[in-house]
Amino acid sequence: MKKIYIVMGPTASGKSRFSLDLAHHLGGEIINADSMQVYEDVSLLTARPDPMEMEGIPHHLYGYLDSFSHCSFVEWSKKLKPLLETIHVPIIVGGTGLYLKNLINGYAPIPEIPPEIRSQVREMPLQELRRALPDFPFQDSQRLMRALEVFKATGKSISYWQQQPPLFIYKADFQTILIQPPRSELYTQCNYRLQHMIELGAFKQVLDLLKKNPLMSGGVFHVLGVHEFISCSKGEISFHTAFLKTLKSTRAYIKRQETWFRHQIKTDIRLNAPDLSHYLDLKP
RNA sequence: GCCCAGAUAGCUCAGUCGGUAGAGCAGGAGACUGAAAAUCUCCGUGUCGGUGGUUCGAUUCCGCCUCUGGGCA
Repeated sequence: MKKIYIVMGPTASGKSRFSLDLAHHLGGEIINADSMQVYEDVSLLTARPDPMEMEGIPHHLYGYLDSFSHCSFVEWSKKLKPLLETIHVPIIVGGTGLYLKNLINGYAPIPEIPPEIRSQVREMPLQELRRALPDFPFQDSQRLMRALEVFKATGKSISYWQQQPPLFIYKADFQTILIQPPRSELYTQCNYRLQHMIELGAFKQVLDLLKKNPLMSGGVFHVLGVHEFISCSKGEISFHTAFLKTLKSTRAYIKRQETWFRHQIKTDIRLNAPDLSHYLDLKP
C-alpha cells in the first residue's frame, strides 16, 4: 500500500519548514490541508508559502479558491483524490484537523444536500433550529444546521448516516507526524510572525479583499485577523487593538488545534520541533 | 530622617461593619463526521507581605518590621 505522509500541528509550529525538508529528502510533493490557505486572498495572514519559499518543490491545493467560495472537506477531497493517485510521494501538510481525520478514518456517506435546503436551513434563527431538532444534543449552531439539512434532505438523522460504514477518499498507509513545540514558544512565534506579516503588507491585502467582496460572503473571511483589520479600517477599533485581538484569537485557535490532535487523530510520530534529523532518528 | 498611601490569584484590583475571599484580563481543560482559522461546553486554595498583640476566632482592628510608590526636608 502506498505510503502517504501527513505533517500536522498547530499554527506557527513549523509544518511548512519541516515538510519542505521532508520533500527534499524523499523526493516528495507537498499538498495543502489547511482550510484557509486554499483561498487566493490574504496569503500573508494565512501564512501561505510564496513561490520563493517553495524551493522548487511542487505545491498543490494552495490559493485555488476565490473569495466568494466556501471550502469544505468534500470540496477539498475531490481535488485531493486525483493528486493522491498520481503523486509518488505525497506529503500532506496542514492544521485543519477535520479534513485530516476524515481522510484517515473515513467519513459518513451522506448524500449531497440540495442547495435550496442548505440555504433555507442557514437562514433559520437558532431558536427555530432547536425547535426543529429538539433531541440534538449540542448547543452548537453550526452542527445544528448541518444535522437539520441532512434530516430535511434525506429523511434520516445525521447519526443514522454516521453509523453507516464510512467512505474513504483513498486507502493508503498514512504516516502522521505531529509537530508540537511548547505552547509558550508558539505564542511567542505568533506574535513575531503577525508583526512580520503586517510589515509585508497583510493589512493592505485585507483592504483589497474587502474591496473585491464588500459583502464578505466567502469562507476566507474566517481567516484570523480579517475581521479585526476590517474593523480597524472602518475606524471602529485602533490598529493596536486589532493586532492584540488577532493574537488573542490565534492563541485560542492553537489551543483548540492541540485539543483536536490530542484526542481525534492518531499520532505516529511526535516532534517538539520541526527538525527533520530528529524525525529520521525516530522513523520506524 | 519625617509624613502619607499601598502590599489579596500570573497581572490590575475589589472585598470581608472580625467568622480563612471574588471580578476583569491572562491562562487552562473538553467537544467536534460535507463552512472547522468555524461552532460550542466547562474550569478560580490564593502562606490575603512578615511578625507580635487584642479576641472564642484576625486577611480584616492595633503595634513593630520588610518592601514599593508619592510627598516634605
